[in-house]
Amino acid sequence: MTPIPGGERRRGKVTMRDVADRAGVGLATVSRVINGKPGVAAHLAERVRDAARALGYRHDVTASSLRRADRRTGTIALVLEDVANPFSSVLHRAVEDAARAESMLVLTGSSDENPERERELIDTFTLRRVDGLIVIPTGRTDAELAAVRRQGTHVVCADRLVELDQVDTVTADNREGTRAAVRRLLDLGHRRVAFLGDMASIWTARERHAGYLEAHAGRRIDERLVRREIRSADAAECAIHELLDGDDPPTAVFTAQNLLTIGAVRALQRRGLQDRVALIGFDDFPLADMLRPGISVVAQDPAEIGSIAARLLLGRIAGGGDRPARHVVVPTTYLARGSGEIPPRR
Amino acid sequence: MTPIPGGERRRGKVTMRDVADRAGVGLATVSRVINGKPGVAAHLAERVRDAARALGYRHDVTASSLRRADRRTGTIALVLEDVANPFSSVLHRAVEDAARAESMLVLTGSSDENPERERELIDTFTLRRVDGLIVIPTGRTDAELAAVRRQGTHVVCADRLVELDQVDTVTADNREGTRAAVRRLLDLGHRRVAFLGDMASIWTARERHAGYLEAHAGRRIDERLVRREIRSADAAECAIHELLDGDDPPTAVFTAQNLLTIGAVRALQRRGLQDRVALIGFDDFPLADMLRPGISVVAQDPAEIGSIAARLLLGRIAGGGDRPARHVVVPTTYLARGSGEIPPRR
DNA sequence: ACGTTTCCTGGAAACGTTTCCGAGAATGTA
DNA sequence: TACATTCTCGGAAACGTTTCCAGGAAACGT
Repeated sequence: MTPIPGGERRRGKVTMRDVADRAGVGLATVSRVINGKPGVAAHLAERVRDAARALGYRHDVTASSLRRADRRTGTIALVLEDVANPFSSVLHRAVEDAARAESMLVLTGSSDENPERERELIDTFTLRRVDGLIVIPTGRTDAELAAVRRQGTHVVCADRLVELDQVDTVTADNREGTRAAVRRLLDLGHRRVAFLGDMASIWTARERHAGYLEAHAGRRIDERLVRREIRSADAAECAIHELLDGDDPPTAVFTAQNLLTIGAVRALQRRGLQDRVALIGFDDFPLADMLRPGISVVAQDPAEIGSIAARLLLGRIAGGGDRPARHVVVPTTYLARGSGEIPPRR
Repeated sequence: MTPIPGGERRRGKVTMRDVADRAGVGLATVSRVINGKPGVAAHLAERVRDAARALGYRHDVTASSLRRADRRTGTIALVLEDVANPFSSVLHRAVEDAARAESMLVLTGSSDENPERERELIDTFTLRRVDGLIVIPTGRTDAELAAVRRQGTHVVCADRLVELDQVDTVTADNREGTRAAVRRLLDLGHRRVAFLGDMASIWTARERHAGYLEAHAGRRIDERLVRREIRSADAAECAIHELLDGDDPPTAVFTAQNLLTIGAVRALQRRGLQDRVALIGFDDFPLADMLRPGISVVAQDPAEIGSIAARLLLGRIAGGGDRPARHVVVPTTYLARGSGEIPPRR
């Protein structure tokens, strides 16, 4: 129950008016000094700064953005799938760095791949009058995104393609990355390459599947080897067991997502087949190089994606918001670690 | 004078005044309806809601918090070490969930373990008038945190102990978790247990080291086995090599942090000693169970830490901000996976 | 019937800034 | 010296809300 010592007198209540009075100048002058605007005599500026320091003045960014002509709040928002998942959080970090460089702050939220939740987040963020929005869209919110754009807030989509006016998109080269990797397996002599994929509602999942098909150009694909709509490591593990238990099992597996790769590794290890069945995963994950064998992956560059998305957004905020939409594709890299180099068993 | 409000489609410019005019009521009434305050006739409320919908009115939270009596912005800030590291991002997610439950938003920033950067973030956040602050403190910012508290913003520290008036802290049980784990190694018969630790400026690093010492109660410790101030996986890898190259090398290793554990695993694997030298790490990491042998760890619960920190903060924001500081300790769990169960070589 | 209380309502005054504008002072030009 | 121009500065009007307050209508008690 002890009162806070010192400064309690007027808790964080010292305003520009107070500074002006103490410095013996007008309110407008204080504003100019604080904002570093030119056209105020050096000795006055000094007096103002002294007064501000003496009083412990703290500029109120909230109030300031209210009146400010451009209404900018110096905040951008980031709608991720889940701030805790590695892809999202690395992207987040890249965005933070780019934003900091222009002294902008970042608000974040996790949509959990749920369109309803994504809508809710977008709504909350725009109510706060953020200057811009970077979204990993669930894919069912095009209308909302268009509305946001129309309302004046800048939007950039990351990781997944969206085709909207004045909405930039930056994605990885999902299709080509997958095509090249599956092609490698075929070139190695594999004839039965299984595919494990995520929900087809997700753009990246569809692209990767398309890459798988393209790699087979001409050849027949046994549909029983293609498993989509798999949502977890456990489900992937089951799927692998089923595939291997079937007759004419695959000699190689392509897993189109992080967690699915891990499920596949687990299944193969359990059966002691990790050195017999080839495996390539999409998206790198920590420690992939330390498993036996090392897991070969098609690595994307989430930091690069985030960084480009941020730059596009900040560009729009700073300057032309009405430039046409741009679509940037970030290449993927194949990392050969062993599991993808296993030849077909003969 | 004013043009008819129906025709103008000004971009995001429709204000409460417009709604009031269209509904034919006063400004105050609109405010009451929007904020769901009681004491407005049902038919008027309906008219207001209709008008708002027709005009596409969007409530301006920024302006609203300016005048609002409690000056609350509905935002809390989170200063992490790095939003991209797993510990931070899992904690972040827990905070987000707790915040969302009270419809609060979360601003985040990464300090990179740099006090200057932490100060900068704290400063920026308080300028935005956030309602509260959760910080993983670098350990050199007590003065700033106290100042923030004095200025009226609520503060909770996570992961690392801080002793300040009215600042709650929630940490893992670093010392006891480490003590018990090292004790296990000793009980297994190990007599030379090495310790790899992070920068001693970090509270958790000091605590874990203290736990290591406590476990040895009575026994002599060979100081050459204790390596502190190690900051990266690479450095840890080097340290392990040096230890093993020395005469009288350790038969077991305790790594007091995530990255150091990974470095140690790498070093042991490279020498083919992963089944001869015991290893226990502090803090779990993904895939630890899939390595050969599985890596035993002292697991902390970052989600629980974040969740408790958020609840403490939200509690202070909602109610008594002047309750005395509370210090919550979250227990750790030992996960036996093999590497910690290797007996000393005889 | 009359005074009191209670309820609704809308005008106006904040909130802490930025920006507009006009008044002097200072400088430049003829 | 006179006049136009530029430069500084402060008062006052926004910004979009919430809250205070006072007035009128309706409900109540006697």
